[in-house]
Amino acid sequence: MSKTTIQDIARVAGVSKSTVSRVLNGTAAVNPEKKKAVLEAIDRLGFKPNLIASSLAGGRSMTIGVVTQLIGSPFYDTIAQGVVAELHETDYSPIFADGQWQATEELEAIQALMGRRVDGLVLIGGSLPGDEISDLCGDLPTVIVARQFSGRGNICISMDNELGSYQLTKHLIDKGHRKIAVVRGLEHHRDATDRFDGYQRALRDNGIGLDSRLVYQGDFSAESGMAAVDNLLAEKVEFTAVVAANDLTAFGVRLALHHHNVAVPEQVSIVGFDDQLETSFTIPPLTTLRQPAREMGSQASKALLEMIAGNNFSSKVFQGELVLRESVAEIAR
Amino acid sequence: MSKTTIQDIARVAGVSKSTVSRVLNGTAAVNPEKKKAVLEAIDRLGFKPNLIASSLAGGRSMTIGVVTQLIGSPFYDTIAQGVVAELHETDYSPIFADGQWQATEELEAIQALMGRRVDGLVLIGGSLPGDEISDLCGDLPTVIVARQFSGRGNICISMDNELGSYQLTKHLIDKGHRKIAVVRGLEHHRDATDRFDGYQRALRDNGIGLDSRLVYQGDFSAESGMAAVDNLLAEKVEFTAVVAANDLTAFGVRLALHHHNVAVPEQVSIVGFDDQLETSFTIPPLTTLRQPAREMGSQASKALLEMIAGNNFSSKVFQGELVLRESVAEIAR
DNA sequence: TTGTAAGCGTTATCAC
DNA sequence: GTGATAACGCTTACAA
Repeated sequence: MSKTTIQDIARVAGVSKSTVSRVLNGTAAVNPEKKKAVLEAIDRLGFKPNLIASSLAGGRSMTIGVVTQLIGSPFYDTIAQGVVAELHETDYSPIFADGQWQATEELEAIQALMGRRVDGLVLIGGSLPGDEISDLCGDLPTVIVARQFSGRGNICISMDNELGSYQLTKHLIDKGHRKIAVVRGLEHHRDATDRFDGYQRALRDNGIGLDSRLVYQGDFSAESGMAAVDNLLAEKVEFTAVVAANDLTAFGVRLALHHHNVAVPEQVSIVGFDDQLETSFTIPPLTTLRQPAREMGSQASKALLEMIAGNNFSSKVFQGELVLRESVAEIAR
Repeated sequence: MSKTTIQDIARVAGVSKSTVSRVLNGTAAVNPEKKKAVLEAIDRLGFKPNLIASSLAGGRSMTIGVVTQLIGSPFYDTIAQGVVAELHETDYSPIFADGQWQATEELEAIQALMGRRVDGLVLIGGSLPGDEISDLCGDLPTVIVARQFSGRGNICISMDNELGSYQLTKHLIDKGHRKIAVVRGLEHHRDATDRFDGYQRALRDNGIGLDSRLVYQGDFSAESGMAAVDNLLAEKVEFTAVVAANDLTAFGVRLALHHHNVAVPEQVSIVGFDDQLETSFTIPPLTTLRQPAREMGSQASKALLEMIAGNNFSSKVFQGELVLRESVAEIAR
């Protein structure tokens, strides 16, 4: 197996370890002939450099730590994919650790990664306070995706959730809706509260009062969407549209409506949030707000690479894109 | 920052490096007092062992290489999650590399991982021939998930796709269907051909001839499901049910049917394959075959850990579970 | 341009 | 039990 070392190559090629290292890394000019000899030896012995050893010696691990929150949400998964894909073209490899949406786990994850001497860190989502992250990571290049905070010196790649939700709600209002129910996302989750804020601002801007009977506290699940509808219907509160916390919740809303025999969008319109893959194939296809998840992920990697290279990089807030499909109908005012 | 080394701890605690290492790893008994001193020093200096260094010295990296095929398919993603989740409780960290469903990329991915001296390898999907994998990995513990082959000495954690598809098709037949269309998955993809085989066997076992007008070559996408329906309808071939290559394809089938105003399941029944999350919230909820993706992933990690520990482990073939929902109707024979 | 040698931060093998 | 000391495989001054 690859028990061959740089030393073996050196011997076979009749040069020193240093020279081998030089041709390996292009660190310095090497006599063409020796270079050829080295290359041949490498090829012949099937030598693969030991990255562990070179990390120790070089002080860089060529590894990027990625801390995820394994909830299996397509949105976060897609971000992770973007991160990985972007890294794929580079010499860096991503190493994962999971935070499970719990501060203590997240802290452990970060520490485990730092123990491996990663050259940079990408935090996808998470719940650890910004300042704590700064303290923990010190001057280790770090970028935070899908979160936004004002903490000192943290680079965030995030989405304007408030605006997205505003646009969605505004769209419904423009179509003549006034009685707009909302299914909120997970309590205390920043994305959820931002989206709710957007919903409220849209109402306010259009002179529509907030009716608390129209707001349901969900948790981003499809089940919570179903429960919201069941509840609304049971309480006999009138509504002509619902703003779901995300696409999955919208799916639940839509199914519950189906069970109760209310037509979408003829009787009730629905909007989601995310634009996950399946969303264009629901019945009817769902109007939603596209989050550029993959792009956010790759942007995070790019940002990190820049930081590692010593360049500056500032936070970036993406804006979603309203995707109009068939789940919203115009109604008479 | 964590520039403190084992040496610093040794000095502060008034012992030698070796002793520090001993308390760190519990490699040997240590005088309680010294142990206490060491622990205190570690705590006070905020020392975190350098895993890179210990890997080099110890010969084990405590790292598991995971090669994925970044297609963003929920099925494969879920497997990866299972792998990661299972590893989470251990001292091993997963490091990723992507194969992009291309043999050359996959080979590079494996080599990159081996260069990092991973202690084991999990291959999720992929297209590299089994023998090549064996050659490449030598005696490095390796397990292959979501693939099945007879190659020498490879451990595979897989699914019985043929059987799953057989069950699905049989279910339709039991419900009185005879004209059953099928949308095949990606050409040459083993899962796809296995599923098609299952479909054929079910027909054969029940004395139904294979009608080539009823089979459409798809590619696991929703679009191919739509195209299949458009085609079937355009050609005016009669059918009362369709077996989709996977859930996503089923979504496409269902949407196209909707566009053509054919009722599901009243006029046409549909079955999918995977049981991805969204599947229980489609309209109507989709009857499908549940693949224990997450379980397969965690099983893979467990198997690998066993192998690393020097224990034996043999391949495992999971069977899917038929999930009956509302997309299949009984029809008069 | 090339070789020598001193690390990098651990673990492991010895004697004591 | 404990402490020197030699690996581990590579990078990188520093000389030559």
